[in-house]
Amino acid sequence: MSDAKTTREDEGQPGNFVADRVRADLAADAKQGRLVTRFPPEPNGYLHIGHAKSICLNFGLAALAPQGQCNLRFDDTNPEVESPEYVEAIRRDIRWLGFDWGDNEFYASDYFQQLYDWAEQLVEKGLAYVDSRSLEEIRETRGDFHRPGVDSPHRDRSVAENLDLLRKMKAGELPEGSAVLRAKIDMQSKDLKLRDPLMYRIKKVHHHRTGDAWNIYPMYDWAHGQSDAIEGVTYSVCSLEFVNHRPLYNWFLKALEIPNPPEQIEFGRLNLSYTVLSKRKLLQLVEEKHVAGWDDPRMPTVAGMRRRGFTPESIRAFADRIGVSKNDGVVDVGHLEYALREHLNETSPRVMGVLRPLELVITNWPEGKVFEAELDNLPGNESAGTRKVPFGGRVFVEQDDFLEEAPKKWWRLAPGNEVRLRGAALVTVNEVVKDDAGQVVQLKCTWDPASEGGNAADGRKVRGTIHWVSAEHAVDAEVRLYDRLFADEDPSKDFLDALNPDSLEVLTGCKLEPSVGAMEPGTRVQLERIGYFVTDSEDHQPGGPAVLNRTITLKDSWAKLAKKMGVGGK
RNA sequence: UCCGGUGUCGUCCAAUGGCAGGACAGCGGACUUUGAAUCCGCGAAUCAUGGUUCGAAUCCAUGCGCCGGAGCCA
Repeated sequence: MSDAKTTREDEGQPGNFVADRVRADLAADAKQGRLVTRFPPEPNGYLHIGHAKSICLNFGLAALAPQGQCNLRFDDTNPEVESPEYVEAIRRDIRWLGFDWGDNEFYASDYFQQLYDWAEQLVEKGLAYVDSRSLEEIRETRGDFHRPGVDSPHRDRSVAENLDLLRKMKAGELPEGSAVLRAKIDMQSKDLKLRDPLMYRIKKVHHHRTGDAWNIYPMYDWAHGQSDAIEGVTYSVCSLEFVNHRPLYNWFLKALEIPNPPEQIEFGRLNLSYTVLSKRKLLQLVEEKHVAGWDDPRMPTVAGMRRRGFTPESIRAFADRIGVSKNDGVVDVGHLEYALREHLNETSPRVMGVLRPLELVITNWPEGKVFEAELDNLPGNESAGTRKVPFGGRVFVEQDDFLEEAPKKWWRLAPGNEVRLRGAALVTVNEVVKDDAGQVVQLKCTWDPASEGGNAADGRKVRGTIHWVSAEHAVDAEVRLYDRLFADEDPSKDFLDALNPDSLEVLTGCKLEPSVGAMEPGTRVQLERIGYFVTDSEDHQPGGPAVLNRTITLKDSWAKLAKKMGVGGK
């Protein structure tokens, strides 16, 4: 809530080269007052953080003017790999991210007839022809980076013959693979995309929206720009790998004499360290069960991040902050984590929970006494109020918060070390109880009866403050500790080998503050001194089993210090 | 090797011929009933070479690096 942040958000207009261009066009009224963008997913996989960047960009651009509009268009031109399940998931994820496309939901398949009519037009103009050769022959005669292509023997078929053949393709009278429709451009072009690109291929495949109406389906290049044109899109924003397609994009629009054609603008798609963002790889992780599904909390999918406990705000802030450019860089995942912690810190109520319990008994605690500690729900934000947490003479503390031999600068539990149990009492360990194996199983302490609430009556300073949960009142929980899915900063090559073997640790018998047991699924909290958690959307039930997912740890400067000093402990 | 894109602190993004700036990360300190947050401070970059210019990250030339392109995928 600092002024600095407020200022940043007020300035919040996207400052990037695409927005600059849109603003310039707006100022010059270069687009007849129109401002239309679109987000065009293919429904063949779940949306991921890279898509989120694109969504933020496209909806953000549309928000640059009151008349701005961002369409959701499903690019469903390849029915073999697409399905309604993905359509649903995509809609859900965009909505969750906080964007609204209103009535502007479209499908490339809605335009199949228009596309086909246009194709016949191009044939009639002598700008397209049916090539009746095999895939192999077409590939071989396309040439390569060094050799020009060779004209197809069918390149100069008559308009009548082409039309007849195209209609036969459409009618399903020709077998798959026997013919394609090609744009007649230039087999000698240095730009391979312009060497008579394919417009239609025969696929006798059921489409999830058009059923069996079509035996031919348009290729991306033939469908995309024309779909943009039909929708009146002004800026067709796509990622860098499509730069090579722009001449073709423009060629089709020109050949069809589309007035005020859409304009393709490319930007660098997101790459994130310790993450893979390729649909193929994500699909493989799901299908081979390296993760539990598309919404596994370790996945960089929007669904996974949601289940992990991310907030839409943090994802949007991340997208704003990394900016948009034509550089093909790799954003350190630390940027994302920072945005996450930043928002969670402002919004997640604090509760206490002990992941690996160690019993602590206060030997001089009055028999039967229960003290109600009053703690801030959101320190620094009084409007969030306080809560009462019961404290008895027997509590659980974190095993990591006790060290029998305290290193330098260790302010937590150790024999003879006075420590504050947050909001409750000052205690000192007198006796360490071990089992036969030598494991510490209990700490016997005394407390300063004048320290109720956690402050010493004489004002002496106690540096260490630790969290606790009353044994008598604790709620048992399962806690899933998620970590990065990949151990390598760049997992792109052998990504399966790069999987982090410790990306999930499931803890049972964790002890939580009683209030957590009543929480609804999908509730975010901070477990003080540990990290941010969310009650699992599938497995947590209020009053039933408590299941928490760790969203992200708190920053841990002790761990850093300890590492530097070469000592153990948390 | 051909075509296209792109080179600015460790990372991401600005600077649109006029003081190279911000964020993240790092480091140091203050504060702290979360070793969190917050606050203060520090270090850190124009791919190279030549040219134009009073002045170049920016314009020109040459070279180099990285990314993409030869699917009936999107």
